[in-house]
Amino acid sequence: MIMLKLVKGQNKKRIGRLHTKSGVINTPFFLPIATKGAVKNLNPEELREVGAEIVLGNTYHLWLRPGHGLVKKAGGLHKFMNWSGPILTDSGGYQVFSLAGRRDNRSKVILSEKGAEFRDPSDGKKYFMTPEKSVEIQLALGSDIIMVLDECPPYPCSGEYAKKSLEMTTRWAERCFRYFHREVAKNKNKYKNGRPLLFCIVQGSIYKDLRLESAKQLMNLDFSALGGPASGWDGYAIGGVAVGEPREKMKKILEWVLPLLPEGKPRYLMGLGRPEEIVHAVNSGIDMFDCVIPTRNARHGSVFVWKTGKKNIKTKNFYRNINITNHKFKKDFSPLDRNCDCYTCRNYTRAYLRHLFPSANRWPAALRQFTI
RNA sequence: GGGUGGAUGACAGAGCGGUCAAUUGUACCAGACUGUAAAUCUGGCGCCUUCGGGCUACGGGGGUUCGAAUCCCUCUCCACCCA
Repeated sequence: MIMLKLVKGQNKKRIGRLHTKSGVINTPFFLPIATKGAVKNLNPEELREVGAEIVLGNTYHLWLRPGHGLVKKAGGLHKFMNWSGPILTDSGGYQVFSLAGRRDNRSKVILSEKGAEFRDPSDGKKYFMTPEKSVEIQLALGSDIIMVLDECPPYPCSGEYAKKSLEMTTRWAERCFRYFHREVAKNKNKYKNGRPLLFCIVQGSIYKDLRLESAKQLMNLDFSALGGPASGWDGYAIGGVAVGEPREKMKKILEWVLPLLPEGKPRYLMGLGRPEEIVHAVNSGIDMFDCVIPTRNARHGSVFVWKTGKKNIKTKNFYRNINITNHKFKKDFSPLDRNCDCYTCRNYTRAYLRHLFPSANRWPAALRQFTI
């Protein structure tokens, strides 16, 4: 079973094809985020037009609403959201981070070896997420790429805590692996035309020894004893790199971890990022990324435009950020970006796009396209 | 013609003797956003300022009071009711 076929490599940069049960994706690729089973503002046709080949759904959010049982009844997430391409589901590990440490008790997360106790922020109802539960939900959703449940420690984070955390993430990963392959084996018939892929997540905060330790632990599990193929994980993710740490640390982490990972398996940098971060990561040998920046920032009126007047990502500061809601664009009848040939830039002016904000509940096509 | 209730910052709308340059929402201005509790959040939003404060303001005018957006008189306009 070939998951990632490398087509071309230049320096550390990789170009390839990732095979999933719902189709092949060209790497490197970006995953637009569809947390609750929809990429905000875009329907599947528009998503494809924009070049998306895969989307990312979230286990935690879909568990709470509408529930994985309901999605399964609907025929799986693909059918439910009318997206036939591949779907990657995040495990809920990020929510361990993003919902933890909040002051209100209502949404507090309580962590233990067994799992994470969550509360639905909207009504306070308790939920207990475990590695097994996360995989169970992702399988029910019909995900193509399943992520292990991890703990994403915050930044700053002491070495002591990061070490304990990464060790638990390894044990959780082990449990995910065992549960996943048991379920896949139990349902051979269902997966005869291809099973979902299972990715582990390297943690270890900003510490070199811990990052290396995390990668080694995950790679050196006794996979056969855990009931899966000896080849182990279908892909490797690097997590905990977009939680407020200095930019340079992210580069270091890639430098440390990537050489350890097997060549023929996809590498996924979770939660990134800004344009220059993506460029750097691709050049370092990363195959996949996801981030809320394109969808969220655009929804908030923030746009990236080419800075130098040329599309040249090799220039140091190749883009700049503008806020389309700024008063200075009121009578600016030029396109959002002169050097862009996308639908929005071809057809609409800055003044017009500005005018459409913030009546967002009636956003017409011009804005919907622009906000990916 | 008679009666009643109103007029507050761009708009809506609180306040009903001092702690009011005036709650709040919207609009407006600026910023933030990295595996989405985010169509969210933060800050600003009368004028001037050496950032201590100063000035002008709650329909117009006049009064009462140490003190008025708040009480009284009057004018203007608006709404509703009766003829």
